[in-house]
Amino acid sequence: MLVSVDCIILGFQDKEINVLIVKRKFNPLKGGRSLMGGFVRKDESLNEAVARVVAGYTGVENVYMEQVGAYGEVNRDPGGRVVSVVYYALIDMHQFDEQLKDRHNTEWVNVKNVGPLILDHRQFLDDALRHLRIQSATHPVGFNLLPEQFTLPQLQSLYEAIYAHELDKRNFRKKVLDMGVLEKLDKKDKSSSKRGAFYYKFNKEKYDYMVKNGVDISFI
Amino acid sequence: MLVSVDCIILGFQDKEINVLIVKRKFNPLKGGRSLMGGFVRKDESLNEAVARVVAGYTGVENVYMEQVGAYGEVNRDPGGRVVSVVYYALIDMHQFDEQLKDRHNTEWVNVKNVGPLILDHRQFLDDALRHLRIQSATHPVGFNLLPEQFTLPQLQSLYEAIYAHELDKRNFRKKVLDMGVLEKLDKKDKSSSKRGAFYYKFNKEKYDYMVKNGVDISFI
DNA sequence: TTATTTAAGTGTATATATGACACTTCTGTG
DNA sequence: CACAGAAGTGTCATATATACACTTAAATAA
Repeated sequence: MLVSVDCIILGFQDKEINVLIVKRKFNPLKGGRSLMGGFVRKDESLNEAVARVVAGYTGVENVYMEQVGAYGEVNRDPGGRVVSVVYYALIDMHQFDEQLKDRHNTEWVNVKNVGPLILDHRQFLDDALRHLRIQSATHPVGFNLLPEQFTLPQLQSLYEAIYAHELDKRNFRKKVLDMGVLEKLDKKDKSSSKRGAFYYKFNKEKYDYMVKNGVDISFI
Repeated sequence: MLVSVDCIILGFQDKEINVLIVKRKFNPLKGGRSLMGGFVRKDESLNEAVARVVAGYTGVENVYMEQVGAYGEVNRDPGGRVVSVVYYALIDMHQFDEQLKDRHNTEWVNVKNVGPLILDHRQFLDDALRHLRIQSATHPVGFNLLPEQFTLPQLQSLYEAIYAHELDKRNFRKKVLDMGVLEKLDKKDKSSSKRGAFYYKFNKEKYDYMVKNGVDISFI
């Protein structure tokens, strides 16, 4: 039996969550739109296979990934019996290697406007996004979609994109700042306003310390 | 590459969550304690493989199952390269076929006192229980561990077992009754008190209707 | 028949969390 | 120096969660 991994590579830009899609130039399923996948080699773990695939398509190493699940219907792939293990990977789109876009014929698509995908890839994407929503409500996974330094308006629009609904600015800021895991920097991002918004960064050590000591944290 | 399913079969009895364990009579790993597993056949889906394994060890068909995840470290099984997909199954222990216990050399063990298990099965169990806790907080999965008719004290002790901490009787009853998905029957269980406790049953139709209409329900 | 025992069943008050809501401040540009 | 536009800030009302102790039903024993 063949085992493959399929990767939902997600990035965040212009207040939208985007997914990297391949437009297939060759058979099988030439012309179809597909997620990135690959067969798992005998000498690599599932995680290693995902890291290999993601690095190959994006140039990003040490990517943050979460497993969505294994899909094993008998006829899910007409090409043969393949069990697919689906992961999503969250990358900072600034680290994406643009040159690989042409080489592999990929494009970033807003998750709100993804058209049809081959096989059961649409299902994979929907399940991954559901998983991401659940995960980001209780774990600090969203930061993997942002640069190390980000502003609160950016962070808010990220959560608004993940949950597909707007949040109240004051309540949002109160909540994330009260958690005590954001570090305010003495520097502003002036790209989106004259006044500028202060940069923050996520303090992972503090977060881990709080989790270890049973402080329960919920994001949004 | 081989694909196997491993099943964490859980049951509830005497206020405790129990897991079915095999004491292996034959090699490989003779004498070890193990979860129920089996290789996925070419003509069956993952779910079908789990259903086959669970029915074989318990006699219970149409079992409720949830996938925990796929485990694919290269050397997780010294016998060869095997990707294992882990599921947990929740059964009503009254439906368990006791005859199969001797046939397969299995036993029910309180999850609080499970000793060492072979390979990475301990990890599987821990991950499954974590999954169960998360799942039962927001979905009515616990009922699969109870007979169709159950009392509120039973239901409460089930949740206490799942979360491994005690709950306030009044708050618990208020919460589950206010949800409006339990149907009170005109019948009492007198096995654990002179007064007897009323039987209830879970109204799945009502629950599904509420979910469909966006009423958000949280169990505990 | 009455007293005793044991678990089932019930309500309120307080604390905490959530959600709604509008104005001021900063700073670059015209 | 006025204007524009996004960043930043606090309070009050409501909903939810939590803490807490007595009464009731019914079998059994006296």
